[in-house]
Amino acid sequence: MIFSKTLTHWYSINKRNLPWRQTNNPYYIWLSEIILQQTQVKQGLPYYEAFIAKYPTVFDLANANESDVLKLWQGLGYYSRARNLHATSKHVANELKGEFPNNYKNLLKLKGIGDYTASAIASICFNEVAAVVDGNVYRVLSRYFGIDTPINSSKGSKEFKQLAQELIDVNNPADFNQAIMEFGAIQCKPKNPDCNICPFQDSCIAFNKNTISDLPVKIKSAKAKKKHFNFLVFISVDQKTILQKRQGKGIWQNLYQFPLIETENEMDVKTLKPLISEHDLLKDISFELVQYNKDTIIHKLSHQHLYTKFWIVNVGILKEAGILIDEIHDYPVPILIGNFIERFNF
DNA sequence: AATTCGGGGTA
DNA sequence: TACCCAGAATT
Repeated sequence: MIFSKTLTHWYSINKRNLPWRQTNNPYYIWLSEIILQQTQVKQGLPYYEAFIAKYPTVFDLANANESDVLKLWQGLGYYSRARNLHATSKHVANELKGEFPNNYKNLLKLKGIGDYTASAIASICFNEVAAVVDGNVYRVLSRYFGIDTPINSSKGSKEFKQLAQELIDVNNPADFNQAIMEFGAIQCKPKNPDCNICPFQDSCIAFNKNTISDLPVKIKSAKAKKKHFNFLVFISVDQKTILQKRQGKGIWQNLYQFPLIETENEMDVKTLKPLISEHDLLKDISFELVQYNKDTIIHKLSHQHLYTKFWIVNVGILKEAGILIDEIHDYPVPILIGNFIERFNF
């Protein structure tokens, strides 16, 4: 097929020199693919370097504590990736003798590995003819073939997967997969793609119908909900504070935070003080309450906008054990908390 | 089939 | 602002 020939030729000339392209060791490829889910290369690169430096083998990762893995993941987001990464490393190390599955079907059974990642590892490490479909592939194929099926519909995901599987170079699935993603990432970009120097100009339907900016089609997601977060930053006379591990479902699972008071509306000292006076951590003791950030911090996530205030709570002795402020940097925290800790500098 | 998982970058 | 990113898991 001419498409794959043109594409892999473009790739041979234009590909970036990335560290995970120097190996086909499944551990490193797996690590890179998990890190790069919904994450741009530029953002994921330093995390990849940090992980292979600290955990050179799957056994090193399996022997780590989950909190240490989350700490290294801190700031990258989508923390279920880190939890699943750790769980899968234990499974591979302990049940599979350190050997990753060598095919799409069995890779797909591992936690945190879906259709895309199973295809990526199977093709790159084991030359299996399994086409990847990521955001880049949706964009390239929807434009080249002029397909307006919404990419985030079940019909769309099946349609594009089938198309990619028909196009893949059966003699070099690894390079084809990486080529189409690289092409989408650095040339067939979302905005202002480099159509003027594109080797597909003559045959690209969207270019010739002038519909590049309309493709791919995506169903819009719901708007983010507003939440009001009030973090209580305890400071005791013996230089302790309180961090709590987030349990259950929802964002930041298993990361740490200052005790959180979520409220319906924005709070000030007058409204918050009586409210928290009944809190388990403050009942029957005297405390001083000071608002740290004058302006509300608006932390924007995909589905939530967190209107956040940090409240300094000065007390004598904590009602529970707490942690030494000196050791606060050991705990994995959401970047919202991490930024506060840096700026506040205790 | 929809929603929920982060955080950083771009125009 | 709105949209995007080498998506997966849950509801």
